[in-house]
Amino acid sequence: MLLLKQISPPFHLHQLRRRISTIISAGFTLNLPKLEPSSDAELISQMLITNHNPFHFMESSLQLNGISLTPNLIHQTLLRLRHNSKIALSFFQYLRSLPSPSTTPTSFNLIIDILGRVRQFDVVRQLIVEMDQTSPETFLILVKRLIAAGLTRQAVRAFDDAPCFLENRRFRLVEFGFLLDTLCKYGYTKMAVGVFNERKEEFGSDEKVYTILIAGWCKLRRIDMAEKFLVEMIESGIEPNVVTYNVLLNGICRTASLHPEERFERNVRNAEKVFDEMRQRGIEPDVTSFSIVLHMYSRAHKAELTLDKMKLMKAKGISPTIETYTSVVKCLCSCGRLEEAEELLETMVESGISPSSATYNCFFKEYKGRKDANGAMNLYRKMKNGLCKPSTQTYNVLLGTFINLGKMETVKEIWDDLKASETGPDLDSYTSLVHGLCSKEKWKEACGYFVEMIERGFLPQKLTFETLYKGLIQSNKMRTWRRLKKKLDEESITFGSEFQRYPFEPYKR
DNA sequence: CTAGGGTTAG
Repeated sequence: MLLLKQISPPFHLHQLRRRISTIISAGFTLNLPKLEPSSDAELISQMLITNHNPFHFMESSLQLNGISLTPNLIHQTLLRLRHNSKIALSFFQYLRSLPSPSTTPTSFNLIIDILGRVRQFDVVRQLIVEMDQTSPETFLILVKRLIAAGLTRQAVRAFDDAPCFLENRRFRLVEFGFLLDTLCKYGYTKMAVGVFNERKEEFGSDEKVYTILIAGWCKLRRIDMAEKFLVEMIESGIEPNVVTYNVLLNGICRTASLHPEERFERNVRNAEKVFDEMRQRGIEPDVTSFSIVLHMYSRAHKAELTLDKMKLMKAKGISPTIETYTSVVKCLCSCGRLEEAEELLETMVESGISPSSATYNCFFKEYKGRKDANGAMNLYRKMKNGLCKPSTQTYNVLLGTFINLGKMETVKEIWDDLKASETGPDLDSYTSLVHGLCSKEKWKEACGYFVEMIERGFLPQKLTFETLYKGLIQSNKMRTWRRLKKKLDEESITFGSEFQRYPFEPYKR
């Protein structure tokens, strides 16, 4: 892979062939294990990226390497190209052009998702019409990407039109629930309720659908509406279950303001009320219920209350999960009680739960607050040495830490690690980096990453754009600005008011 | 994609 990287764009087949045979012979002498499909995919996608789509070489180089394009390998390659929509599409078209086309429904759905992320809906529609590989999932993916792009009306229309493409396989309640859930997750709860009311006769309704809508109102901090829907649900004869109540509980606890002590106490009472109501209906609160409350105590930095509550739940015979422990660890870290947090890590391990990157991120967050570069680097090294795989969020906190400290060399080092990691940079990574570079007045570099993030399908925040724009104009970098402007026109991106509405993707687990 | 909890954020 490294050897392939070194071949720069005007390259020749014999060059590529020589490199590949070097790799193969190196493999023999070093006795490397046989390539797995995933590392083959790594090789292919790397080849595609660094050599700017050498499709005319692909077949011969694949043959040389003894690789055959299995459906799984195609899928893996597309996965690795998911942030490079243009190359991914070229690869996909290449697959279609082969004598025996090797696209599968799975790879088809993946390319639809990749294109949807960069809002290439015209291409998506064209592919759906041209190819006969459309499954119900294809439409659900399209629906999700349309909603993510703020095109909710089109999303509902795509949902309605789907049966025409699916030999009249009708969507049922599950798919309807997905539509509503996606609308809610991206903040379009009102629209979801509208759609629900229009079609509840057709699709029916169950506790899941109501839970989705209640969660939607909670997301908008409309607890009053959430409670109204709970009442409506019970009135229409649908029994809420533990998930429904947990959603409501989370709505109350998550966004609850904790500042003046009275408000915090009022929220605690509200949460207790939900617990009481649950028990009245014969539903026992579960680990999730307790974790939600623990999280609220943790946000309020109530270390003692958090620890007591955890004891209480253990006494009730409910075993904490990794989420529960992480909440408590977060609380201890944010109270500066790092030693106790470390002790809790040991307790976790003893009870058979190994900390995740999310757990360790609490420590990184505290190091960031303390501007403790050594603490952060030590833990980071331990993680790299096999303690636990850092997540994108881990990298993001680290980036923030060293940007704040002005240590741009370390930032570069972490960025390279992040680039090489499995998941790669996300919207937040790019945002931090671009803002960091802007604060150092490295406008051209910032601009480069800004363009890169767009190419990878991340929609920058309006603030990021404005910061960069002001910097470029003030420092008279008109040529860079014009290049950027051209890019934005090409991708038809404008930073109007509508862009403030969906700066983030909903969190996925 | 498949109703819910932990990490992140100028």
